[in-house]
Amino acid sequence: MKHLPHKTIERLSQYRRALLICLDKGQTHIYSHEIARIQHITAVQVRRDLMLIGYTGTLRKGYNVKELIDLIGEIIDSQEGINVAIIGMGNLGRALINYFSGKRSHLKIVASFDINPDKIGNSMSGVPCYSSEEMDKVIKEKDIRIGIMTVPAEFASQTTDALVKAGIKGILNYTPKPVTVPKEVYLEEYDMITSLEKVAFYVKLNEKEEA
Amino acid sequence: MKHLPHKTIERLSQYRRALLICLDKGQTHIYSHEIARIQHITAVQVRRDLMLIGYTGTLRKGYNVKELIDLIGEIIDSQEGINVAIIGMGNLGRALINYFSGKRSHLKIVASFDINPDKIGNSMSGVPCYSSEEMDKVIKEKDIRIGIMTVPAEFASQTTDALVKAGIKGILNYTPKPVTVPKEVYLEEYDMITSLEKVAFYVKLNEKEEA
DNA sequence: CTAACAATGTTAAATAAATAACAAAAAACT
DNA sequence: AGTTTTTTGTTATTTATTTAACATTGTTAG
Repeated sequence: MKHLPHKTIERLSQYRRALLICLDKGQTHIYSHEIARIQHITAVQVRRDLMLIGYTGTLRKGYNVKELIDLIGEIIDSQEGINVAIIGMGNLGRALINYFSGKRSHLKIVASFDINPDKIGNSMSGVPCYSSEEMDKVIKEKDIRIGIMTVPAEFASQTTDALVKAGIKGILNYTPKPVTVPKEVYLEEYDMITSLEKVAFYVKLNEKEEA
Repeated sequence: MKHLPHKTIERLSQYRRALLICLDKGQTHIYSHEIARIQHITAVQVRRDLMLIGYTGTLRKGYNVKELIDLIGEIIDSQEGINVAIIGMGNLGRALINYFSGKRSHLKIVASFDINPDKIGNSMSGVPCYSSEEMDKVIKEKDIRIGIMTVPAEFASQTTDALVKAGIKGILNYTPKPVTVPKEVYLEEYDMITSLEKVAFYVKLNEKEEA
């Protein structure tokens, strides 16, 4: 397998989550068009994605749910699991910890960081909160590879620099401030305001078209 | 102007935010490559986006910051402003309200909803929290056009149906559960787990390539 | 037993987006 | 004045992604 499109990677993650729900319900097989309907995409796209990862279903029976979940895991997960830290225990940081708690996953949130003394030393859903000053030490000690930045925008740059210096391999930046990393660090940025403005734009467009 | 690419819409929103910061600093003009550097894209892409919206800069002086901000506003904002509601006042809902408070914007968060009686009746950053049962009424009364869903996954579908029934025009779904809306409603879905798994995948890929 | 059907898997075409190439013109320098 | 530089604006090309077309093959129904 050579290069999976970025979009395919995202969809595989989503397929898996949908499949896990099917598995819990006791469903053993699923058709491409069933997966497609859940994700609001076409069955062709599903089949194409699965072709790219080399999975073969059964004609007229569809795909084996369990097998497919495992294969997707082989593709997108790392064998050993990856430790993750959340930097900034504001509302967003706490939201993320809640999202993840309970979900068995190869991604483990093993630490959080903040500068607020009231938060440092506490735990949330089993995730201890450390002082930001200890970031370098804790990241190295716990072999944390991914950092999720949920700090206020004004701390985005310095936090990024500290993470990079500590040897982080990937950053998910939820601050509205774009940051810069060396090319060996994978960076994903997401900005909620942009998403909302985009929705507003298309809402406006729809209204204009109706008129 | 015919069809602006989706990606251009997103970038325009981001350009504007960067430009607002420049304006605050008193900067009157900006070059395409300066905008590009902030957003980690190429200057060509910036110029192309601006070409698409029909904005013309000044040779060797760059773009007029104020003018460009205003033009982007004309393109992506609606004249009257749009009212927004947040459904689900958990950590994520509160994070969004904080994000937006203070930001003068044509998008106004005018209501939030929850089922927790302790939250109903309170206000946060000036945003009152109503009972989810009042959703239909409040959305109509306040002319709310966009709903941001930050409810637990298991409530995603029913919340969506309620929003659609109340006449919402756009939904930003932050639950990990994909939902379905009629085609006249614009839907944007974002899933934090997918983003994190994507980062993990590329981190793994980088590590393999190094080896 | 054969025809119709319903599903997968793959190649081909179309669309969307990013990048490259380059023309034009104001400013700066000699 | 002429040349170089810098920056914009536009067209052309390339790359990425989605969609369409269609071949294939178990399965079911007559």
